[in-house]
Amino acid sequence: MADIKTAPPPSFLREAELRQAIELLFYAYRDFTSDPDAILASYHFGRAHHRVIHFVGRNPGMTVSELLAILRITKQSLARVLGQLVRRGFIEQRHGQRDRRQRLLYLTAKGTELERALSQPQRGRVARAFRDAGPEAVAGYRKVLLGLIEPSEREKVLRSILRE
Amino acid sequence: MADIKTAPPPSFLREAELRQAIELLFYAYRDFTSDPDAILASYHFGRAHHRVIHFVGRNPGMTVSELLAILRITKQSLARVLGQLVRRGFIEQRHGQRDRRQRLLYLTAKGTELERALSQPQRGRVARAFRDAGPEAVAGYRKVLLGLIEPSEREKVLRSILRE
DNA sequence: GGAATAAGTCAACATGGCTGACATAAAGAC
DNA sequence: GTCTTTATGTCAGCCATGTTGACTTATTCC
Repeated sequence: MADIKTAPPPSFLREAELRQAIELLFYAYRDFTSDPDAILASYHFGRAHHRVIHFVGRNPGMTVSELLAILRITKQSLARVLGQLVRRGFIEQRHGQRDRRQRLLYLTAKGTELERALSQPQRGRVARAFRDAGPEAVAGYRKVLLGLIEPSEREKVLRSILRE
Repeated sequence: MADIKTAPPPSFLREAELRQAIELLFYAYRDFTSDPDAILASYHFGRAHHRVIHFVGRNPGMTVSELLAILRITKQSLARVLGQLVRRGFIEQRHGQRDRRQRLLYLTAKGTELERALSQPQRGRVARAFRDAGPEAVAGYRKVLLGLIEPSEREKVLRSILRE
């Protein structure tokens, strides 16, 4: 306990660095999410529809409750976009066989096709960024983003993401 | 041109990795942006107000046009939140001296105080993630996020971010 | 058989985007 | 010195997407 002075934070934890990191996240997310807007607009869909299509595509057979937990919205909000997607034939609902109260969600062929079209420019953007940054930078990106996720959610997210 | 076969992409560019990167961005942004919600709600403000306060705080004396370009919204949308912030004394507008048509934007003392309160949990979250991930991961995070930004915007963003 | 759960639905409202039309003041062009 | 352009503000209405609250239906669990 000889040295009671608080050491200054290492440079990568200084306030300016943190602020820069925050702004980078804003700009990257802003540009990343705008990629599919033109396609969505041509279907008269919005970003909310895209999120639903994305997660149902990634988790075929997921329940409505699971989707709600991921999106962090109310079932009334979800009902609007999900209903449109079902009525227009992009998503199909089947009864669970274990639990017939559940409605398991699946993309139809049409839904899968739209999902591919929507994600294509985003995958391209990420691929370019990854290629330019190199594999070590990519590892760092993943590590930091995972650390930004609410700790209590981290396990669940990891399991969901890593499932092939 | 002996080998005409296309080589498989290196593992960090495979489709599954790209998808994981996309989902990480979604989850991290979701949790990151929810931090200041409780504070905002206590002022009857929303995330739109936070964005304005953040960027005016970061760029004192910026013009309305510059703010519009960063936020990518219309002036009518901005007018709603900006008007409230000005009327309630969080942001101050001064005439430009070079160009008196411009309204230069500044946080008031009250605005600065709110900005600190709003950003505090976010800075904490980023600081923890950075500390846990280490400086090399942080460098990678920055590299990749910068690469995700629209190339034509990258210079401008960098200049804006790095300005102290 | 009754309580709890998964999902759906209706209504009303808030936030924060949008377009279009128009006003004002100042700057810049000639 | 007028004319055009630019920076900003404002009104009106619409749309997308979030919220709360109340209620229903079907099914499962105890």
